[in-house]
Amino acid sequence: MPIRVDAGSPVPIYEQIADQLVFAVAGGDLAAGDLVPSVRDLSVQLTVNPNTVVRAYQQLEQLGVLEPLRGRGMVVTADAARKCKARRKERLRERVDELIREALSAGLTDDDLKQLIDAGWPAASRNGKR
Amino acid sequence: MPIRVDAGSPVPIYEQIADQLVFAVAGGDLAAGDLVPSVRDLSVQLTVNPNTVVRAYQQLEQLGVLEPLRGRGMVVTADAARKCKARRKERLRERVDELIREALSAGLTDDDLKQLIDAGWPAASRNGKR
Amino acid sequence: MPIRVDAGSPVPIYEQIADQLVFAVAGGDLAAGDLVPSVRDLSVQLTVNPNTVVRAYQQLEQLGVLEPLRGRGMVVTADAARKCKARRKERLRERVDELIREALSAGLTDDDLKQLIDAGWPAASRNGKR
Amino acid sequence: MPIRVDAGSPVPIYEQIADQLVFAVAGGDLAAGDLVPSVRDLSVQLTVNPNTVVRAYQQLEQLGVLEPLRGRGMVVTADAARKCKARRKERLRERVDELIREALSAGLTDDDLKQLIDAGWPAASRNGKR
DNA sequence: GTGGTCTAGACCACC
DNA sequence: GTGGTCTAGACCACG
Repeated sequence: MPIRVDAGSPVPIYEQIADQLVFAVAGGDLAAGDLVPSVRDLSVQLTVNPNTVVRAYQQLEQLGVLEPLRGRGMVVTADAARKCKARRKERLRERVDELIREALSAGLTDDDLKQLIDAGWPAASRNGKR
Repeated sequence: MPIRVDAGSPVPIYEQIADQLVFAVAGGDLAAGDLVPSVRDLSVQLTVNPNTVVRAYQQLEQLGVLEPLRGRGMVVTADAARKCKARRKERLRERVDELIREALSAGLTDDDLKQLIDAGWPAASRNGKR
Repeated sequence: MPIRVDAGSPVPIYEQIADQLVFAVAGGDLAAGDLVPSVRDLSVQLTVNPNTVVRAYQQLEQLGVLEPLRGRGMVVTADAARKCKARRKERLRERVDELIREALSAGLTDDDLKQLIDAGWPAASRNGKR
Repeated sequence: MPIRVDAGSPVPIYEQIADQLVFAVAGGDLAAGDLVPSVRDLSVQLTVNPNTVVRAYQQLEQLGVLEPLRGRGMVVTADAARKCKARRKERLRERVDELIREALSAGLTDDDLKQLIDAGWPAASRNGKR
Protein backbone atom coordinates (compact mmCIF):
# COMPACT_ATOMS: atom_id res chain seq x y z
CA MET A 1 0.00 0.00 0.00
CA PRO A 2 2.10 2.86 -1.29
CA ILE A 3 1.68 6.28 0.29
CA ARG A 4 2.49 9.39 -1.68
CA VAL A 5 3.19 12.80 -0.34
CA ASP A 6 3.42 16.13 -2.10
CA ALA A 7 5.49 18.62 -0.15
CA GLY A 8 4.33 21.47 -2.39
CA SER A 9 0.65 20.97 -1.69
CA PRO A 10 -1.25 23.42 0.48
CA VAL A 11 -2.63 20.51 2.48
CA PRO A 12 -0.27 19.56 5.31
CA ILE A 13 1.85 16.47 4.86
CA TYR A 14 0.56 14.84 8.01
CA GLU A 15 -2.96 15.27 6.71
CA GLN A 16 -2.06 13.81 3.34
CA ILE A 17 -0.75 10.75 5.12
CA ALA A 18 -3.78 10.46 7.36
CA ASP A 19 -6.17 10.90 4.45
CA GLN A 20 -4.51 8.19 2.44
CA LEU A 21 -4.66 5.78 5.32
CA VAL A 22 -8.33 6.58 5.83
CA PHE A 23 -8.94 5.78 2.19
CA ALA A 24 -6.90 2.62 2.42
CA VAL A 25 -9.00 1.43 5.33
CA ALA A 26 -12.25 2.50 3.69
CA GLY A 27 -11.20 0.68 0.54
CA GLY A 28 -10.25 -2.49 2.36
CA ASP A 29 -6.54 -2.29 1.62
CA LEU A 30 -6.01 -2.07 5.36
CA ALA A 31 -8.08 -4.31 7.62
CA ALA A 32 -8.83 -4.33 11.33
CA GLY A 33 -5.85 -5.65 13.24
CA ASP A 34 -3.30 -4.75 10.58
CA LEU A 35 -0.18 -2.97 11.70
CA VAL A 36 0.59 0.22 9.84
CA PRO A 37 4.23 0.96 8.98
CA SER A 38 6.31 2.09 11.93
CA VAL A 39 6.82 5.79 12.37
CA ARG A 40 10.49 5.44 11.57
CA ASP A 41 9.98 3.28 8.50
CA LEU A 42 7.34 5.47 6.99
CA SER A 43 9.33 8.60 7.71
CA VAL A 44 12.35 7.31 5.79
CA GLN A 45 10.16 5.93 3.02
CA LEU A 46 8.52 9.33 2.52
CA THR A 47 11.72 11.24 3.36
CA VAL A 48 9.76 13.12 5.92
CA ASN A 49 10.44 13.93 9.55
CA PRO A 50 9.33 11.21 12.00
CA ASN A 51 7.34 13.81 13.92
CA THR A 52 5.24 14.43 10.85
CA VAL A 53 4.29 10.79 10.67
CA VAL A 54 3.65 10.74 14.42
CA ARG A 55 1.25 13.59 13.94
CA ALA A 56 -0.63 11.78 11.20
CA TYR A 57 -0.91 8.66 13.35
CA GLN A 58 -2.07 10.66 16.35
CA GLN A 59 -4.78 12.25 14.28
CA LEU A 60 -5.93 8.80 13.24
CA GLU A 61 -5.76 7.57 16.81
CA GLN A 62 -7.92 10.42 17.99
CA LEU A 63 -10.27 9.55 15.13
CA GLY A 64 -10.51 6.01 16.45
CA VAL A 65 -8.96 4.49 13.33
CA LEU A 66 -5.62 3.46 14.82
CA GLU A 67 -4.66 2.44 18.31
CA PRO A 68 -1.23 1.94 19.82
CA LEU A 69 -0.26 -1.62 20.68
CA ARG A 70 2.34 -1.44 23.40
CA GLY A 71 5.76 -1.87 21.93
CA ARG A 72 4.47 -3.35 18.70
CA GLY A 73 3.20 -0.39 16.76
CA MET A 74 -0.04 1.17 15.61
CA VAL A 75 -2.83 -1.17 14.68
CA VAL A 76 -6.07 -0.65 12.75
CA THR A 77 -9.04 -0.70 15.13
CA ALA A 78 -11.99 -3.04 14.91
CA ASP A 79 -14.49 -0.59 13.48
CA ALA A 80 -11.99 1.50 11.57
CA ALA A 81 -13.58 0.50 8.26
CA ARG A 82 -16.97 1.82 9.31
CA LYS A 83 -15.49 5.07 10.58
CA CYS A 84 -13.36 5.60 7.50
CA LYS A 85 -16.24 4.98 5.14
CA ALA A 86 -18.39 7.36 7.12
CA ARG A 87 -15.67 9.97 7.06
CA ARG A 88 -15.13 9.58 3.35
CA LYS A 89 -18.83 9.90 2.71
CA GLU A 90 -19.15 12.92 4.95
CA ARG A 91 -16.29 14.68 3.20
CA LEU A 92 -17.88 13.99 -0.16
CA ARG A 93 -21.16 15.47 1.04
CA GLU A 94 -19.38 18.60 2.24
CA ARG A 95 -17.69 19.04 -1.11
CA VAL A 96 -20.96 18.56 -2.93
CA ASP A 97 -22.66 21.12 -0.73
CA GLU A 98 -19.89 23.66 -1.30
CA LEU A 99 -20.12 23.07 -5.00
CA ILE A 100 -23.87 23.51 -4.98
CA ARG A 101 -23.58 26.77 -3.08
CA GLU A 102 -21.06 28.10 -5.55
CA ALA A 103 -23.06 26.92 -8.54
CA LEU A 104 -26.19 28.59 -7.22
CA SER A 105 -24.49 31.90 -6.62
CA ALA A 106 -23.14 31.70 -10.18
CA GLY A 107 -26.67 31.30 -11.44
CA LEU A 108 -26.28 27.73 -12.67
CA THR A 109 -29.12 25.21 -12.71
CA ASP A 110 -28.75 21.66 -11.49
CA ASP A 111 -28.71 20.49 -15.06
CA ASP A 112 -25.85 22.85 -15.88
CA LEU A 113 -23.88 21.41 -13.01
CA LYS A 114 -24.54 17.86 -14.12
CA GLN A 115 -23.34 18.74 -17.59
CA LEU A 116 -20.13 20.06 -16.09
CA ILE A 117 -19.72 16.74 -14.33
CA ASP A 118 -20.35 14.80 -17.52
CA ALA A 119 -17.73 16.93 -19.21
CA GLY A 120 -15.15 16.27 -16.54
CA TRP A 121 -15.89 12.64 -15.86
CA PRO A 122 -13.32 10.35 -17.48
CA ALA A 123 -14.92 8.53 -20.37
CA ALA A 124 -13.43 5.21 -19.31
CA SER A 125 -15.42 4.94 -16.12
CA ARG A 126 -18.80 6.12 -17.27
CA ASN A 127 -21.95 4.21 -16.52
CA GLY A 128 -24.86 6.58 -17.07
CA LYS A 129 -26.91 6.45 -20.26
CA ARG A 130 -25.05 8.09 -23.11
CA MET B 1 -23.83 45.43 -1.81
CA PRO B 2 -23.18 43.98 1.63
CA ILE B 3 -19.94 42.08 2.19
CA ARG B 4 -19.73 39.45 4.88
CA VAL B 5 -16.61 38.12 6.45
CA ASP B 6 -16.09 35.17 8.75
CA ALA B 7 -12.88 35.34 10.77
CA GLY B 8 -13.34 31.73 11.85
CA SER B 9 -13.35 30.36 8.32
CA PRO B 10 -10.34 28.51 6.94
CA VAL B 11 -10.37 30.73 3.87
CA PRO B 12 -8.38 33.93 4.35
CA ILE B 13 -10.38 37.07 4.98
CA TYR B 14 -8.77 38.97 2.12
CA GLU B 15 -9.83 36.16 -0.17
CA GLN B 16 -13.37 36.21 1.16
CA ILE B 17 -13.56 39.89 0.34
CA ALA B 18 -12.03 39.50 -3.11
CA ASP B 19 -14.30 36.57 -3.92
CA GLN B 20 -17.41 38.48 -2.99
CA LEU B 21 -16.38 41.43 -5.11
CA VAL B 22 -15.70 39.13 -8.04
CA PHE B 23 -19.17 37.67 -7.67
CA ALA B 24 -20.71 41.09 -7.32
CA VAL B 25 -19.12 42.14 -10.59
CA ALA B 26 -20.01 38.89 -12.34
CA GLY B 27 -23.58 39.24 -11.11
CA GLY B 28 -23.87 42.84 -12.25
CA ASP B 29 -24.14 44.36 -8.79
CA LEU B 30 -20.98 46.27 -9.58
CA ALA B 31 -20.56 47.73 -13.03
CA ALA B 32 -17.58 49.09 -14.94
CA GLY B 33 -16.64 52.50 -13.63
CA ASP B 34 -18.14 51.99 -10.18
CA LEU B 35 -16.02 53.00 -7.24
CA VAL B 36 -15.53 50.36 -4.58
CA PRO B 37 -15.55 51.44 -0.92
CA SER B 38 -12.34 53.01 0.33
CA VAL B 39 -9.93 50.76 2.18
CA ARG B 40 -10.60 52.69 5.34
CA ASP B 41 -14.37 52.55 5.09
CA LEU B 42 -14.51 48.89 4.24
CA SER B 43 -12.08 47.98 6.98
CA VAL B 44 -14.14 49.69 9.66
CA GLN B 45 -17.38 48.31 8.21
CA LEU B 46 -16.01 44.76 8.40
CA THR B 47 -14.02 45.42 11.61
CA VAL B 48 -11.03 44.07 9.80
CA ASN B 49 -7.43 45.16 9.55
CA PRO B 50 -6.99 47.76 6.77
CA ASN B 51 -4.07 45.75 5.45
CA THR B 52 -6.49 42.92 4.80
CA VAL B 53 -8.66 45.08 2.58
CA VAL B 54 -5.59 46.41 0.81
CA ARG B 55 -4.57 42.88 0.07
CA ALA B 56 -7.98 42.01 -1.34
CA TYR B 57 -7.92 45.05 -3.59
CA GLN B 58 -4.39 44.29 -4.70
CA GLN B 59 -5.45 40.84 -5.72
CA LEU B 60 -8.32 42.27 -7.71
CA GLU B 61 -6.09 44.86 -9.30
CA GLN B 62 -3.68 42.17 -10.34
CA LEU B 63 -6.63 40.26 -11.75
CA GLY B 64 -7.55 43.29 -13.83
CA VAL B 65 -10.88 43.74 -12.08
CA LEU B 66 -10.04 46.94 -10.26
CA GLU B 67 -7.75 49.77 -11.17
CA PRO B 68 -6.60 52.73 -9.12
CA LEU B 69 -8.08 56.09 -10.04
CA ARG B 70 -5.64 58.74 -8.86
CA GLY B 71 -6.99 60.40 -5.81
CA ARG B 72 -10.45 58.87 -6.11
CA GLY B 73 -9.95 55.28 -5.08
CA MET B 74 -10.30 51.94 -6.83
CA VAL B 75 -12.65 51.65 -9.76
CA VAL B 76 -14.10 48.65 -11.58
CA THR B 77 -12.37 48.18 -14.94
CA ALA B 78 -14.07 48.13 -18.32
CA ASP B 79 -13.95 44.40 -18.90
CA ALA B 80 -14.20 43.39 -15.27
CA ALA B 81 -17.51 41.67 -15.85
CA ARG B 82 -16.05 39.37 -18.49
CA LYS B 83 -13.05 38.55 -16.36
CA CYS B 84 -15.12 37.89 -13.27
CA LYS B 85 -17.49 35.62 -15.10
CA ALA B 86 -14.53 33.75 -16.56
CA ARG B 87 -12.94 33.45 -13.16
CA ARG B 88 -16.14 32.28 -11.59
CA LYS B 89 -16.52 29.65 -14.27
CA GLU B 90 -12.94 28.54 -13.96
CA ARG B 91 -13.23 28.12 -10.23
CA LEU B 92 -16.36 26.10 -10.69
CA ARG B 93 -14.59 23.80 -13.11
CA GLU B 94 -11.76 23.29 -10.62
CA ARG B 95 -14.20 22.41 -7.90
CA VAL B 96 -16.01 19.98 -10.15
CA ASP B 97 -12.76 18.31 -11.09
CA GLU B 98 -11.72 17.94 -7.46
CA LEU B 99 -15.09 16.47 -6.66
CA ILE B 100 -14.87 14.02 -9.54
CA ARG B 101 -11.44 12.90 -8.40
CA GLU B 102 -12.69 12.29 -4.89
CA ALA B 103 -15.83 10.54 -6.06
CA LEU B 104 -13.82 8.22 -8.29
CA SER B 105 -11.45 7.23 -5.52
CA ALA B 106 -14.46 6.50 -3.33
CA GLY B 107 -15.78 4.16 -6.00
CA LEU B 108 -18.77 6.24 -7.00
CA THR B 109 -20.22 6.34 -10.48
CA ASP B 110 -21.24 9.53 -12.24
CA ASP B 111 -24.88 8.67 -11.58
CA ASP B 112 -24.16 8.33 -7.85
CA LEU B 113 -22.63 11.76 -7.85
CA LYS B 114 -25.57 13.30 -9.68
CA GLN B 115 -27.90 11.76 -7.14
CA LEU B 116 -25.88 13.40 -4.38
CA ILE B 117 -26.32 16.70 -6.14
CA ASP B 118 -30.04 16.17 -6.51
CA ALA B 119 -30.20 15.42 -2.81
CA GLY B 120 -28.34 18.57 -1.86
CA TRP B 121 -29.86 20.92 -4.40
CA PRO B 122 -32.47 23.17 -2.82
CA ALA B 123 -35.91 22.14 -4.05
CA ALA B 124 -36.96 25.74 -4.67
CA SER B 125 -34.48 26.32 -7.46
CA ARG B 126 -34.79 23.09 -9.36
CA ASN B 127 -35.37 23.02 -13.08
CA GLY B 128 -34.20 19.74 -14.56
CA LYS B 129 -36.85 17.35 -15.84
CA ARG B 130 -36.51 13.95 -14.25
CA MET C 1 -5.74 32.79 35.60
CA PRO C 2 -2.38 31.30 36.49
CA ILE C 3 -1.36 28.03 34.85
CA ARG C 4 1.05 25.72 36.60
CA VAL C 5 3.08 23.00 35.04
CA ASP C 6 5.06 20.21 36.66
CA ALA C 7 7.79 18.92 34.37
CA GLY C 8 8.38 15.95 36.65
CA SER C 9 4.85 14.63 36.45
CA PRO C 10 4.05 11.50 34.44
CA VAL C 11 1.23 13.38 32.75
CA PRO C 12 2.47 15.23 29.67
CA ILE C 13 2.94 18.97 29.95
CA TYR C 14 0.66 19.70 27.04
CA GLU C 15 -2.06 17.72 28.77
CA GLN C 16 -1.52 19.53 32.06
CA ILE C 17 -2.04 22.79 30.22
CA ALA C 18 -5.12 21.57 28.41
CA ASP C 19 -6.61 20.14 31.60
CA GLN C 20 -6.18 23.37 33.47
CA LEU C 21 -7.80 25.35 30.70
CA VAL C 22 -10.71 22.91 30.66
CA PHE C 23 -11.15 23.44 34.37
CA ALA C 24 -10.85 27.19 33.98
CA VAL C 25 -13.62 27.17 31.42
CA ALA C 26 -15.77 24.76 33.43
CA GLY C 27 -15.28 26.95 36.50
CA GLY C 28 -16.18 30.14 34.67
CA ASP C 29 -12.74 31.72 34.90
CA LEU C 30 -12.65 31.67 31.13
CA ALA C 31 -15.82 32.59 29.24
CA ALA C 32 -16.95 32.16 25.66
CA GLY C 33 -15.22 34.66 23.41
CA ASP C 34 -12.22 35.14 25.68
CA LEU C 35 -8.81 35.00 24.10
CA VAL C 36 -6.40 32.59 25.72
CA PRO C 37 -2.75 33.65 26.08
CA SER C 38 -0.80 33.54 22.84
CA VAL C 39 1.32 30.48 22.21
CA ARG C 40 4.49 32.53 22.55
CA ASP C 41 3.42 34.31 25.72
CA LEU C 42 2.33 31.17 27.48
CA SER C 43 5.43 29.31 26.41
CA VAL C 44 7.73 31.92 27.95
CA GLN C 45 5.54 32.20 31.03
CA LEU C 46 5.77 28.45 31.63
CA THR C 47 9.34 28.23 30.31
CA VAL C 48 8.16 25.57 27.96
CA ASN C 49 8.67 25.07 24.26
CA PRO C 50 6.11 26.87 22.07
CA ASN C 51 5.34 23.58 20.34
CA THR C 52 4.17 22.15 23.63
CA VAL C 53 1.66 24.94 24.04
CA VAL C 54 0.60 24.56 20.44
CA ARG C 55 -0.12 20.94 21.12
CA ALA C 56 -2.26 21.75 24.14
CA TYR C 57 -4.23 24.31 22.15
CA GLN C 58 -4.71 21.92 19.26
CA GLN C 59 -6.07 19.31 21.61
CA LEU C 60 -8.55 21.86 22.92
CA GLU C 61 -9.42 22.92 19.39
CA GLN C 62 -10.16 19.36 18.41
CA LEU C 63 -12.25 19.12 21.59
CA GLY C 64 -14.27 22.08 20.43
CA VAL C 65 -13.22 24.26 23.36
CA LEU C 66 -10.98 26.68 21.48
CA GLU C 67 -11.06 27.90 17.93
CA PRO C 68 -8.52 29.92 16.00
CA LEU C 69 -9.44 33.50 15.17
CA ARG C 70 -7.43 34.49 12.13
CA GLY C 71 -4.47 36.53 13.16
CA ARG C 72 -5.84 37.30 16.58
CA GLY C 73 -5.30 34.14 18.57
CA MET C 74 -7.26 31.27 20.04
CA VAL C 75 -10.69 32.07 21.42
CA VAL C 76 -13.00 30.14 23.73
CA THR C 77 -15.94 28.74 21.75
CA ALA C 78 -19.58 29.45 22.45
CA ASP C 79 -20.45 26.16 24.10
CA ALA C 80 -17.04 25.53 25.62
CA ALA C 81 -18.46 25.76 29.13
CA ARG C 82 -20.92 22.98 28.48
CA LYS C 83 -18.28 20.76 26.91
CA CYS C 84 -15.78 21.39 29.68
CA LYS C 85 -18.29 20.67 32.40
CA ALA C 86 -19.33 17.50 30.64
CA ARG C 87 -15.73 16.47 30.26
CA ARG C 88 -14.97 17.15 33.89
CA LYS C 89 -17.98 15.15 34.97
CA GLU C 90 -17.14 12.28 32.69
CA ARG C 91 -13.60 12.12 34.02
CA LEU C 92 -14.90 12.06 37.56
CA ARG C 93 -17.23 9.19 36.73
CA GLU C 94 -14.36 7.22 35.20
CA ARG C 95 -12.27 7.73 38.30
CA VAL C 96 -15.12 6.65 40.55
CA ASP C 97 -15.68 3.53 38.48
CA GLU C 98 -12.00 2.62 38.61
CA LEU C 99 -12.03 3.12 42.33
CA ILE C 100 -15.11 0.96 42.77
CA ARG C 101 -13.54 -1.82 40.73
CA GLU C 102 -10.41 -1.72 42.84
CA ALA C 103 -12.37 -1.54 46.10
CA LEU C 104 -14.47 -4.52 45.11
CA SER C 105 -11.49 -6.66 44.23
CA ALA C 106 -9.97 -5.74 47.57
CA GLY C 107 -13.09 -7.03 49.28
CA LEU C 108 -14.31 -3.67 50.55
CA THR C 109 -17.95 -2.80 51.02
CA ASP C 110 -19.45 0.47 49.86
CA ASP C 111 -19.52 1.63 53.47
CA ASP C 112 -15.81 0.91 53.84
CA LEU C 113 -15.12 3.04 50.81
CA LYS C 114 -17.23 5.89 52.10
CA GLN C 115 -15.34 5.79 55.37
CA LEU C 116 -12.09 6.09 53.44
CA ILE C 117 -13.50 9.14 51.75
CA ASP C 118 -14.56 10.65 55.06
CA ALA C 119 -11.07 10.06 56.37
CA GLY C 120 -9.44 11.77 53.41
CA TRP C 121 -11.90 14.61 52.93
CA PRO C 122 -10.54 17.88 54.30
CA ALA C 123 -12.47 18.80 57.42
CA ALA C 124 -12.84 22.41 56.31
CA SER C 125 -15.11 21.63 53.41
CA ARG C 126 -17.38 19.02 54.90
CA ASN C 127 -21.12 19.20 54.60
CA GLY C 128 -22.47 15.73 55.44
CA LYS C 129 -23.96 14.97 58.83
CA ARG C 130 -21.27 14.26 61.39
CA MET D 1 -5.33 -18.35 38.86
CA PRO D 2 -5.85 -16.85 35.42
CA ILE D 3 -3.97 -13.69 34.54
CA ARG D 4 -5.34 -11.33 31.92
CA VAL D 5 -3.40 -8.75 30.02
CA ASP D 6 -4.57 -5.94 27.78
CA ALA D 7 -1.90 -4.68 25.40
CA GLY D 8 -4.08 -1.72 24.48
CA SER D 9 -4.30 -0.41 28.02
CA PRO D 10 -2.32 2.64 29.08
CA VAL D 11 -0.96 0.74 32.07
CA PRO D 12 2.21 -1.20 31.23
CA ILE D 13 1.79 -4.91 30.74
CA TYR D 14 4.44 -5.78 33.32
CA GLU D 15 2.52 -3.72 35.82
CA GLN D 16 -0.74 -5.40 34.95
CA ILE D 17 0.90 -8.75 35.66
CA ALA D 18 2.47 -7.62 38.91
CA ASP D 19 -0.74 -6.04 40.10
CA GLN D 20 -2.72 -9.17 39.50
CA LEU D 21 -0.21 -11.27 41.38
CA VAL D 22 -0.29 -8.85 44.29
CA PHE D 23 -4.05 -9.14 44.40
CA ALA D 24 -3.87 -12.91 44.14
CA VAL D 25 -1.58 -13.03 47.14
CA ALA D 26 -3.63 -10.51 49.09
CA GLY D 27 -6.74 -12.50 48.34
CA GLY D 28 -5.20 -15.79 49.36
CA ASP D 29 -5.19 -17.38 45.91
CA LEU D 30 -1.44 -17.55 46.20
CA ALA D 31 0.06 -18.56 49.54
CA ALA D 32 3.53 -18.32 51.03
CA GLY D 33 5.79 -20.95 49.48
CA ASP D 34 3.78 -21.30 46.28
CA LEU D 35 5.73 -21.30 43.05
CA VAL D 36 4.60 -18.80 40.45
CA PRO D 37 4.61 -19.88 36.80
CA SER D 38 7.98 -19.84 35.09
CA VAL D 39 8.81 -16.79 33.03
CA ARG D 40 8.73 -18.92 29.92
CA ASP D 41 5.37 -20.51 30.66
CA LEU D 42 3.66 -17.30 31.62
CA SER D 43 5.05 -15.45 28.62
CA VAL D 44 3.68 -18.02 26.18
CA GLN D 45 0.39 -18.22 28.07
CA LEU D 46 -0.07 -14.45 27.81
CA THR D 47 1.57 -14.20 24.37
CA VAL D 48 3.81 -11.59 25.82
CA ASN D 49 7.50 -10.90 25.57
CA PRO D 50 9.43 -12.91 28.20
CA ASN D 51 11.26 -9.76 29.22
CA THR D 52 7.92 -8.32 30.25
CA VAL D 53 7.28 -11.18 32.66
CA VAL D 54 10.82 -10.90 33.97
CA ARG D 55 10.19 -7.26 34.71
CA ALA D 56 6.97 -8.02 36.55
CA TYR D 57 8.72 -10.64 38.68
CA GLN D 58 11.61 -8.28 39.37
CA GLN D 59 9.22 -5.68 40.63
CA LEU D 60 7.60 -8.23 42.92
CA GLU D 61 10.97 -9.45 44.11
CA GLN D 62 11.98 -5.92 44.94
CA LEU D 63 8.69 -5.53 46.76
CA GLY D 64 9.52 -8.58 48.85
CA VAL D 65 6.60 -10.59 47.52
CA LEU D 66 8.56 -13.09 45.47
CA GLU D 67 12.00 -14.55 46.01
CA PRO D 68 14.10 -16.66 43.71
CA LEU D 69 14.48 -20.31 44.71
CA ARG D 70 17.70 -21.56 43.16
CA GLY D 71 16.88 -23.77 40.24
CA ARG D 72 13.20 -24.02 41.04
CA GLY D 73 11.84 -20.60 40.07
CA MET D 74 10.21 -17.77 41.95
CA VAL D 75 8.39 -18.50 45.17
CA VAL D 76 5.95 -16.46 47.27
CA THR D 77 7.69 -15.15 50.40
CA ALA D 78 6.61 -15.78 53.96
CA ASP D 79 5.07 -12.40 54.66
CA ALA D 80 3.92 -11.73 51.13
CA ALA D 81 0.28 -11.74 52.19
CA ARG D 82 0.84 -8.96 54.68
CA LYS D 83 2.82 -6.87 52.21
CA CYS D 84 0.32 -7.35 49.45
CA LYS D 85 -2.58 -6.39 51.65
CA ALA D 86 -0.70 -3.31 52.77
CA ARG D 87 0.15 -2.39 49.20
CA ARG D 88 -3.41 -2.90 48.10
CA LYS D 89 -4.64 -0.70 50.88
CA GLU D 90 -2.06 1.97 50.18
CA ARG D 91 -2.99 2.10 46.50
CA LEU D 92 -6.62 2.39 47.42
CA ARG D 93 -5.83 5.33 49.68
CA GLU D 94 -3.91 7.03 46.88
CA ARG D 95 -6.80 6.60 44.50
CA VAL D 96 -9.23 7.94 47.06
CA ASP D 97 -7.05 10.97 47.64
CA GLU D 98 -6.77 11.68 43.92
CA LEU D 99 -10.50 11.35 43.60
CA ILE D 100 -11.10 13.71 46.49
CA ARG D 101 -8.79 16.28 44.98
CA GLU D 102 -10.59 16.14 41.67
CA ALA D 103 -14.02 16.22 43.27
CA LEU D 104 -13.08 19.27 45.30
CA SER D 105 -11.82 21.18 42.31
CA ALA D 106 -15.07 20.34 40.53
CA GLY D 107 -16.98 21.86 43.42
CA LEU D 108 -18.50 18.63 44.70
CA THR D 109 -19.31 17.96 48.34
CA ASP D 110 -18.47 14.74 50.10
CA ASP D 111 -22.12 13.74 49.90
CA ASP D 112 -22.14 14.28 46.15
CA LEU D 113 -19.18 12.00 45.83
CA LYS D 114 -20.80 9.30 47.94
CA GLN D 115 -23.86 9.47 45.76
CA LEU D 116 -21.68 8.91 42.72
CA ILE D 117 -20.28 5.85 44.42
CA ASP D 118 -23.75 4.57 45.26
CA ALA D 119 -24.70 5.05 41.63
CA GLY D 120 -21.73 3.11 40.36
CA TRP D 121 -21.63 0.39 42.98
CA PRO D 122 -23.05 -2.87 41.68
CA ALA D 123 -26.38 -3.52 43.37
CA ALA D 124 -25.53 -7.18 44.00
CA SER D 125 -22.75 -6.44 46.44
CA ARG D 126 -24.31 -3.68 48.47
CA ASN D 127 -24.40 -3.77 52.24
CA GLY D 128 -24.74 -0.31 53.66
CA LYS D 129 -28.00 0.62 55.36
CA ARG D 130 -29.57 3.68 53.75
C1' DG E 1 1.62 40.41 16.21
C1' DT E 2 -1.00 35.56 15.55
C1' DG E 3 -1.18 30.33 14.78
C1' DG E 4 0.45 26.30 11.50
C1' DT E 5 3.81 23.34 9.81
C1' DC E 6 8.08 21.14 9.43
C1' DT E 7 12.87 19.59 10.49
C1' DA E 8 16.45 17.84 13.50
C1' DG E 9 17.72 15.57 17.21
C1' DA E 10 17.25 14.10 21.88
C1' DC E 11 15.45 11.17 25.81
C1' DC E 12 12.06 8.10 27.74
C1' DA E 13 9.24 3.86 28.81
C1' DC E 14 7.84 -0.30 27.05
C1' DC E 15 8.19 -4.83 24.65
C1' DG F 1 12.47 -2.74 17.97
C1' DT F 2 7.99 0.36 19.13
C1' DG F 3 5.51 4.94 20.06
C1' DG F 4 5.47 9.37 23.22
C1' DT F 5 7.24 13.61 24.54
C1' DC F 6 9.98 17.54 24.45
C1' DT F 7 13.35 21.09 22.82
C1' DA F 8 15.30 24.21 19.44
C1' DG F 9 14.88 26.68 15.65
C1' DA F 10 13.15 27.63 11.13
C1' DC F 11 9.69 29.29 7.57
C1' DC F 12 5.06 30.40 6.16
C1' DA F 13 0.47 32.79 5.62
C1' DC F 14 -2.45 35.88 7.74
C1' DG F 15 -3.91 40.34 10.03
